[in-house]
Amino acid sequence: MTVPTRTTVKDTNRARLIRQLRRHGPMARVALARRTRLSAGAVSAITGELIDEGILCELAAPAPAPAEGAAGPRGRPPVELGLNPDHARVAAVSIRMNLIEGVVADFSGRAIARHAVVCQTRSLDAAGVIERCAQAIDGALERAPGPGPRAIGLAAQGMVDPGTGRQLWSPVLRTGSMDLAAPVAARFGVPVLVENDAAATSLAVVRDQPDLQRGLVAVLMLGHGVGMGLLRDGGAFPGSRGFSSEIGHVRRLPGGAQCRCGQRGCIEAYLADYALYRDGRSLADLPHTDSQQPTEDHMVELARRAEAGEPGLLALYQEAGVALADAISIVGSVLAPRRIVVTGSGLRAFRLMEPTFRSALARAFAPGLVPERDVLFVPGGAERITAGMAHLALEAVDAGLAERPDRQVFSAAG
Amino acid sequence: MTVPTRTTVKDTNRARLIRQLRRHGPMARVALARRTRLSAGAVSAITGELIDEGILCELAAPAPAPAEGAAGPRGRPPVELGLNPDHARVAAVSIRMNLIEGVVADFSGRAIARHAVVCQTRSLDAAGVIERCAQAIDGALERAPGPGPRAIGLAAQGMVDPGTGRQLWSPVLRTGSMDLAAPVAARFGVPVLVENDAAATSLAVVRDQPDLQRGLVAVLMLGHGVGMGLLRDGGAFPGSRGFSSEIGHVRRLPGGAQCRCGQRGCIEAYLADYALYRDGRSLADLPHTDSQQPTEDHMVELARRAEAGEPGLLALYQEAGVALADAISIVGSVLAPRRIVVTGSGLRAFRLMEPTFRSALARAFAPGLVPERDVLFVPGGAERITAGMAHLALEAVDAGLAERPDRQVFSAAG
DNA sequence: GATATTAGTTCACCATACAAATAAATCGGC
DNA sequence: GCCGATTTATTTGTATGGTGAACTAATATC
Repeated sequence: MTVPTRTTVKDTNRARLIRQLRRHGPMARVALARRTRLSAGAVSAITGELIDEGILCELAAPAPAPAEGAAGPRGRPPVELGLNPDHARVAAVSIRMNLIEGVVADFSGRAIARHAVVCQTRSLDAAGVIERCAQAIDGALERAPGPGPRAIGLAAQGMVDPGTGRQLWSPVLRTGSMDLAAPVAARFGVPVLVENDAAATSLAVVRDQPDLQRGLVAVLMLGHGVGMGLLRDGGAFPGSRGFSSEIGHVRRLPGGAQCRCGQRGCIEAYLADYALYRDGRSLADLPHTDSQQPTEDHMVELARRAEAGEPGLLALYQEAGVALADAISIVGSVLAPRRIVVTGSGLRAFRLMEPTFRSALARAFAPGLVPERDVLFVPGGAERITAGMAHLALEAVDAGLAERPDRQVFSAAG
Repeated sequence: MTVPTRTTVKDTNRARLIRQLRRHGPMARVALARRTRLSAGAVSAITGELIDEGILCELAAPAPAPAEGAAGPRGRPPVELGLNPDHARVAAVSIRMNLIEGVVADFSGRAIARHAVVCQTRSLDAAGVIERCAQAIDGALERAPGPGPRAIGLAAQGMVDPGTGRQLWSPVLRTGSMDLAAPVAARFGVPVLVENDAAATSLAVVRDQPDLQRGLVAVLMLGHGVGMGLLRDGGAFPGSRGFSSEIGHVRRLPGGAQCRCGQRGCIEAYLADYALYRDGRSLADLPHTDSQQPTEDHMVELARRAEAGEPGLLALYQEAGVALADAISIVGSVLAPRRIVVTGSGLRAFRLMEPTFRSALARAFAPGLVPERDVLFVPGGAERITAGMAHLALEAVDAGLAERPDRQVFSAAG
């Protein structure tokens, strides 16, 4: 009479186990049971299924830490379970100034191939952007023969709308608003996610840091611009605009420095690479940048000359330090995150900003500001963008896996 | 062999149904089934249990809207289910300048008794504050004979730490940091929750507005100070400091007006009642305020004279309008909520702020700012504080109810 | 080897969600 | 006033799937 009943209970528990492993890395069945509050029997049953389906796999026992002579753990040693790298792949793309980079990642999130497309991004029209993204993905796929991606994540600088998959504005493009997700999805036939690059980075930054996977965490990313990602319990914490925040365009000084967004006095206009270099060129004889953004070499040169005492340049970094303190103070006041992480290539010259940053942060100890010990600096490069975006794409794949294979047939029929 | 199995599944679904009714008000079983995605049978079974336990009750059929002659809905009419008002009670307290107000609310959230304790709050020591809170609760309980409260919510102005139940700083007290929750909990023998008054208010503001119960919503409360509550899907959206936000102490103008928090240039220092009145007295011959905060009468007089054209006073409101636009712009940039609601007694003179507010908001259309149509103005008084706090206390009671009565014995034994 | 300890599996039980059938309550039409 | 039609609610049969407990497995200590 009744067709196979479909309940949501097991799907939910499958999803919980997969997410646990996705966010916190490999762990043994006991650990899964403890952390998901499922019984050992249920974990055994579900993980057995997931292993049969090739979603999970047992990992070689971890090094039993024989360093200490005594005190080996007694009892049957646990066997770590991890996401099976071979189960599925995703692709991630980072759109940056004059560089569109594609990555293919395995199911565990490890990047297995990379392909960079160098091009004048500000000269491209919308079709050109899509074309270069596809090239970046195809190039990476060619270097990693095997199955195609099951989902694709696109990370773009500037404002994006993850809900519609559109780029609204980007400093590296001249297209204005354009659809990113739909054309790429049509081309590869898989779901496409679009996010801001700072948001994507934030996911990668907290990846292997358990302390940052609890509570509300804000990740401020300094680079060509100033972006921020908001995370809760290690996962995206979406507002209406994905989980990125335009903290860079909060005004810190009415009528202040010109920002490329059109306003004056934005935090970004004092703290971002483009602003530091622009102002530096007003003060010193620095190399011309043909795109509107300085390269890493330009920025290193600027910092070197500021450190060498070239007149006025140090003051730029000192002001940037205060702007960074302002940004942290605002985030602390508005949101009170458990931790505020600062990362990105903009930290390269942090030593020049640090004195003014520290004193401004101490002065700005307004009610609600998180104390200085809650501000962390995490170095790291642009590879975090694709790593985070791959993670996001993988979570989308996971969501589909929670529904068991036999179900998908039903849901397609019903 | 096996003792009665305990699963979490039904508890979860009980909690979902209760929360649905708590947040969205009475509805029929079909509506519950649709919105929780449970089957009609499951809803029937669970609601039956909950009715037997006295947690829910069937409500009289709603007015069948006979206004239109034709088009009565066909079919068996739905019977609305609601939270049984008699099931339990909670108390809520609002600590304001020179007024500590206690309310007793029934299980549906309706206030059934109120008692205000008038006192010089800034003259009280910690014990005195606790004593007055207890008086406020006892007074309300006396006027509503019946069972005692199952939980108590305390709403305080200024900074509170909901995690520890402490007041950290308040403009209406001189105690500095003090423990609010523990002494009150000890006195009444029930759990006590502490929150900021703006956060509490925000819960009440969105209560009967379905549009505000979806996605991320920020509720800005203008009054003696400037506070904000953050909600997601109609419920609290906690950061590290409850779900309140110290947006009032974000600096909008370096070296600007003195704020009572010790900094200069805070938004609050231009927009809060205390700031408007303080500055007004510098410009015009206004009545003295003996506590450091103006009363409603003082504020009405100030607005009246500004409107009458007394020199300089209108400019204060014009500046406040810009400060309000700044606050909204910052919240929009950092968080991009679906809606930003402005409420509180500070709206009494909004007509004086409106022109500058509108133009400043239009100018501040930075990337990521929510458009003007997403900003709503909701009038309403201080009774929202206790209403919201009662709601929060009731959600705490609900959490206990999700575990069925027979379970509690087990959990106590185990 | 005996014992202890921890990890993982198996299995009987039964709670519980689902689907479908049934009952209940109302309306519109004749 | 009775008959479908329509919508809401309850009942019932069934399969799912989690729990607890017993059992097996693998290692360390003595």
